[in-house]
Amino acid sequence: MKLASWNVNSLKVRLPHLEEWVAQKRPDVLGLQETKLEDHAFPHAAIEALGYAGRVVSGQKTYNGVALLARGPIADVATAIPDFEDPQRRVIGGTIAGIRVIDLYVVNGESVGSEKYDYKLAWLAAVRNWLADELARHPRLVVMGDFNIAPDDRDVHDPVAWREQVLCSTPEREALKAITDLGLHDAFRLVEDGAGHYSWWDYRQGAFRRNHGLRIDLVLVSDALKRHVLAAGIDCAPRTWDRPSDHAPVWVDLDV
DNA sequence: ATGGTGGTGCGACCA
Repeated sequence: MKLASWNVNSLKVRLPHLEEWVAQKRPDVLGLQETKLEDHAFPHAAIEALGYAGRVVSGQKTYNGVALLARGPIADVATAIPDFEDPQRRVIGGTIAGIRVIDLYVVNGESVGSEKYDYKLAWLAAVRNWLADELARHPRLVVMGDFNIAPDDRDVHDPVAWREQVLCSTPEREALKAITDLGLHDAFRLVEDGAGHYSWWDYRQGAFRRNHGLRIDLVLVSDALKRHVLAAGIDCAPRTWDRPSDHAPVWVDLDV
């Protein structure tokens, strides 16, 4: 089973890229973030035509919005963090062929110390508690998405410039560690130790051309799935296409 | 350099 995550930054604009990328890579499960579409506007027919009979969405206008796609049915769908009031549509989960899959669009946080940053840390704490519960019920768990956190300095093009800045700050990294300490493993780091692999490049200042990126899009696999990881990676190609998302798709291949 | 680019949607906002 090949699973992928992609922040498309408007599914309406990026549908042609999604179609091209899916045709090339054929993921069995795909989690999308920043669809920026209300549920009634989701392009079900186009996505079904790509081979995704299973489609669950939690969208809103202009901001946020997530979707989870699968070849077959998606059961026990979750669209909210339990016991956490949140008007923003940032989470979707379901059970696909016996694997529990959670797709997250983590709060960006704007800047360290801002109101949005405090919301980010509270949101991450609530997600940690939710995932603890999910993991207890579903040992075979995958958590994917735009985490808006670079796990360590290997994931940052200029760690000095980014030191204690939003996406890299110690409290954010500790919040991510509180999640991975549940028994979830960054699939990319199971196959690659080195620095310089990124999944997001700012649209401004030619950041992609200069490879000024961060690795903030992750696929986490539970202890029970760790030994089933065949491969994992980041596909930078769509970032080179015309009118790209600022994020690249990330993926993991499991022998399940 | 208090900037820059892109999406939404037509004025700011969010990233």
